[in-house]
Amino acid sequence: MSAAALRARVRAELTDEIKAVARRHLAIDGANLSLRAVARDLGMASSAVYRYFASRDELLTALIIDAYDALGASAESAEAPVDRADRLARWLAVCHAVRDWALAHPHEYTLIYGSPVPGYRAPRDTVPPATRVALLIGGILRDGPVTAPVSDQITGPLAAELATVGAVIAPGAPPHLLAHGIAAWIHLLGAVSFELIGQLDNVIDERRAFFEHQMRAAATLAGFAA
Amino acid sequence: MSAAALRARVRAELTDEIKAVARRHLAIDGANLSLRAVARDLGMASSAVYRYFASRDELLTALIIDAYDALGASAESAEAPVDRADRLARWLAVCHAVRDWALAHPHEYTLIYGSPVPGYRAPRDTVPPATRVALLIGGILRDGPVTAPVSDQITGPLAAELATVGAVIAPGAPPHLLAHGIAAWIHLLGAVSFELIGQLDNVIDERRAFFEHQMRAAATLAGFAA
DNA sequence: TGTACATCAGTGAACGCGCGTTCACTGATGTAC
DNA sequence: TGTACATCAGTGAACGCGCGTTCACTGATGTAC
Repeated sequence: MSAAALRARVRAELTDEIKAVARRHLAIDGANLSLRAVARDLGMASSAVYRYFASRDELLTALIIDAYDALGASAESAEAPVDRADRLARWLAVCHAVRDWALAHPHEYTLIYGSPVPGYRAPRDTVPPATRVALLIGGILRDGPVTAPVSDQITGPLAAELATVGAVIAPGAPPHLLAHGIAAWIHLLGAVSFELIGQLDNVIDERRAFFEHQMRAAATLAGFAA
Repeated sequence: MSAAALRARVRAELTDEIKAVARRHLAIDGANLSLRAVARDLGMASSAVYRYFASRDELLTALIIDAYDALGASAESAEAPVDRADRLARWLAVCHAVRDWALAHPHEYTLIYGSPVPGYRAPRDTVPPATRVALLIGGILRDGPVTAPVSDQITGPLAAELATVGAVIAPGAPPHLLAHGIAAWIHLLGAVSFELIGQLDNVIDERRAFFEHQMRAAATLAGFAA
């Protein structure tokens, strides 16, 4: 290994270490992460961090991208081995992967799906990693029958809009199934956030079973069970 | 009016004014509200605020209770005039009231249903106001048929737990309907949070129609449409 | 192989800021006699 | 009606803290000749 490459690797390793410590600090400060506290934990001067991240916001952005990628990777590798034809199983694999990851990394989940950080504006780099899980669900939708029961027709401007969105995500899917697909996605994130925030405390203890029951119901509406 | 009563009224008015200014500041600082900034806006010394609230956390608690109460009152007065027999309409009235209030008071909504504030622990006083909307939904559930289609039976520990919860909220309701009722409540909050956080940006513009479609679907599962 | 120079990670002091909370105080108003 | 006292809202200075960011610097390491 050349000297330059070695230096680059050391640099990359310390960058990772800073992010790792910062991730731990999310648990304490939430999104108003303190650069100085991170530097202190690493035993280095606070100014040294600026060799690695141009500002606090840039560090925050790196954490956000990593979180989206970790969540996306986790969902992808849970969904990939499932029989392509079993769309319900694929959907449930995604659901549990998202929930498990969120429970294992609550503060990172909050960073990406919690309340917006006051004063922080996410740059465009965060968009592609943010769409990974949604794309998985789009795939499940797309692999279904093109024609589906029209139990609840959607008409008017919403139908037109869904057609436009659908052309990208799941071409051929009828609007009401697409709507239920997006609704399922929203319900999934809502259920995970609800549990994480603690709203289920003193109400439901059988959380995994209750979660799965909800997600099965959402799947029925979206036609994943067919 | 006696002098003492007058003094009490002036005190109550200034207390309200402090809360009003603090509410405006939620938009800037989120939950890490600055007491000093609030005092500055009121043109008073920061120490003077301590005549009204013992600490920053106590002010925050007051804001939280007010927010729960305002949301609850708004949902209640939207649901009350609806024909008792039309459970779907009652449910949709609650849904739109919650959404409308959240869109009108996004930062207060975030305060109560957003990510937990790091370092803040809600006292018990916040619990009763927090349950007002849930109780409305419980009422809708309770007013339904005791026997209902058993499309998806729930068994095991979750069923037992739902029976316990159901005894309080909606006695007689079968476990799977109760589960769908809670799921509907979760979907409602999830959908509102999702829209508020901005996840719908560049995806769905017809938000009210899309929201209502979701809530109708949730109602079907919970048996509100029957 | 040896020397002069460039690179660059990391230091430590400093700037200017804001924060929550406490404390001794002023001064107006209301109460008791 | 007039005076002495109590109440209490509000002041302003201070304590002790933490923050993000900048800047001139040291010192080790790698490169070019």
